[in-house]
Amino acid sequence: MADIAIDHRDAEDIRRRQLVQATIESIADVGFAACTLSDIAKRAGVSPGLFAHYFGDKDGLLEATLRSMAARLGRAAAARLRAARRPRDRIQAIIDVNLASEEFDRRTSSVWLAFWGQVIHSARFKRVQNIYQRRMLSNLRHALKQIVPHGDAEPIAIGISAMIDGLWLRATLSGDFELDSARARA
Amino acid sequence: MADIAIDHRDAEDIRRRQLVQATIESIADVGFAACTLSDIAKRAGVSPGLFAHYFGDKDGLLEATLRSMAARLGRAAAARLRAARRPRDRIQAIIDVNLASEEFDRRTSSVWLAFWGQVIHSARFKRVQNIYQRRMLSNLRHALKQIVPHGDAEPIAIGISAMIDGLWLRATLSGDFELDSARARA
DNA sequence: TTATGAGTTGAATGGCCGTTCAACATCGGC
DNA sequence: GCCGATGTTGAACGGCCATTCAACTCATAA
Repeated sequence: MADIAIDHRDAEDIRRRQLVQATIESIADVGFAACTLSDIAKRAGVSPGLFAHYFGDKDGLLEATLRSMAARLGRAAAARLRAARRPRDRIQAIIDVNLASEEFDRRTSSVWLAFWGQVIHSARFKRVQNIYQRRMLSNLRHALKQIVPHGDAEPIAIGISAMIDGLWLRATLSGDFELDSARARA
Repeated sequence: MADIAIDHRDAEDIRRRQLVQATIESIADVGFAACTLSDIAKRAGVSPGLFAHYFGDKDGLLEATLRSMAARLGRAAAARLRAARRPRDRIQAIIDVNLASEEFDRRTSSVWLAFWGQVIHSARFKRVQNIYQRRMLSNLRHALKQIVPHGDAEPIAIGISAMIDGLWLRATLSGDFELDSARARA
């Protein structure tokens, strides 16, 4: 009985992931405006009606998608931070994970950008984005406090994260993937 | 006769500007997804049918809106650059104009962000964005070549513009307007 | 074999979108 | 005072959207 319950959980989770993945692909391909449930359903090979069962409504699906992307980035960051001991390495780890080609590819980037355009107008999205943002800033600040005077940590942390976002945004908008990340280390 | 023709031009222009302004306000208020012609029409105090007359279709209106915002920023930059003689001042002028509170307010920022989410999926938007982007980079590069070794100008220009975008993006997303622009000068 | 129920379907529904267009207002030239 | 052009209206239209739900599938339990 317990096994069955766990199996159901697993099956549900797999399905959810599949639907979220199809959503990411849809947004990446056609953009936020043209992303419809029918389109996502076609990509996932399911019926449009299924989304109601797993996510309630479209907004729920989108929130789950944003959460999934934030969680993925969070896991990647945690893994890299675990391997970095010195404060300097931890800062570098945060920079690297945000500009890693894996999180940085055209598809993923365009989806982040699409969500950001909506973040201001959706309390649900804003909440998710704030959580991720705060954690990154906090990680940076903590590492910085060990190698610079305390008063300097905050503004430098803001500067670094701004640099990350800027390079990332620039690369996404202009469409060419340079290795500017190396330059961010100056 | 010539006078009448000019009057018509002026009247058309005023109307166009009014409609574009209403579009900006609508996107700023409700976001790209919820921005409809009916909503814009209500804000402008006109009938929804009027947009067809002035812009053909909704896409034409949106392109005109993006063009208008880019032109506004371009004019502001040109004005500041005209007043700056030394290369150092010209670089500062470019930074300042992009982070000026006037272009930087919540409304305008959110509209830029909304458009950027769509830029990847619209050739029309991409064209407008590229023009503005190239000009800013070119201005930076030109000024930089006069105060740093030639080979360094390009990467530094990219770094500065990334920093501008990043600070701007960060402020827009987090909703508080700090004077980090001062820090960008480090 | 049959009954059960979770998982899934896809056609139907109602609503709102962008677009169209015949009709209407406004007004300077005759 | 009439006319034609210019500018504008707003109801009508077709289409596509998210959402709903009765019906279906198919393992598994009895």
